[in-house]
Amino acid sequence: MKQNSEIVNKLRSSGLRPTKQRIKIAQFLFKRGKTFHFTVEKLNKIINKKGNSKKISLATIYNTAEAFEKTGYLKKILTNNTTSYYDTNTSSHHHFYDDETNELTDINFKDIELTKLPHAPKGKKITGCEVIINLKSS
Amino acid sequence: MKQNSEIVNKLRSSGLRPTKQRIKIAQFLFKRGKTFHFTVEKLNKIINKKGNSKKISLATIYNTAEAFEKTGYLKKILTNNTTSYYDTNTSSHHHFYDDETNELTDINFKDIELTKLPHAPKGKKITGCEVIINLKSS
DNA sequence: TTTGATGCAAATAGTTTGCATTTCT
DNA sequence: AGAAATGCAAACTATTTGCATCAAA
Repeated sequence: MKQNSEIVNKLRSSGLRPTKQRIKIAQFLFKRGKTFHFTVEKLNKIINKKGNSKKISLATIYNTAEAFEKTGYLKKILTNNTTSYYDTNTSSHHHFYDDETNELTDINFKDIELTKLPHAPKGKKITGCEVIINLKSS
Repeated sequence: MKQNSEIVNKLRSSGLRPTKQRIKIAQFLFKRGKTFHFTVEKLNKIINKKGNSKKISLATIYNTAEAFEKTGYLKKILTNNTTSYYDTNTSSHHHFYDDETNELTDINFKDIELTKLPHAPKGKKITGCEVIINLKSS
């Protein structure tokens, strides 16, 4: 498990003040294996599950997720949904999205081959590329 | 320009009653070239722009977009955004999404090559595949 | 001590729903 | 007439914002 100081350094190194709330959320998100998909509501429920002494406000969880996204610690995942999904795995990989259950799962990067990409339109640059494969029960 | 009767038949053929509102919206969407990207709000503004005699309610525009999506006349496009985008081009093709302007543009299908796809997890089948390339100004 | 973050509540954006009314068949 | 669609407003969900308070530098 990640040391507190490791997290503090991580936050500091990207210009984020290591507040209690950010540390708690970062510990939860980044001390685990690389793949965790969540919505803010889901993260909120987990972080503030009963028994946890001090609650973190929903707005702070929104802010923190956004801050972590801006600094590259989280990635937003595309869906058809009106809810935002985040992924702790920020390396290039793609997803299955089950339209019936709204569940996201990773696609192993070697199972997909994108051999040709367009170049960006004039004056633009490419900041990301994502493949979503939609599923339903067969 | 498409004849009214053509639209009426199209609607009828997919079990949608050809109401005035659906005809008007369908005419607007399908009488044009294949590629039109829109949000419901945008479609609402266009359809109900001033000078248009009878307004169509926003709820009906939502319902109609959903109905057209269900019957396959429209496709929902994935974005980072919490707003739903539709595309009149329902054939398989991919998009650029400009995160700064929220504008979608088509990617020419020959500019992208997806040479390997994963197989669906057990009990699921693949219903779609979409590539989104994010842009920002360079 | 000042700059930035938090927490709460209110505001907003996008979408859905309930129900009376209207339109299609 | 009967079934389905519309329109409006209210409800709802996800998210953002304003501002007073609080914590980190």
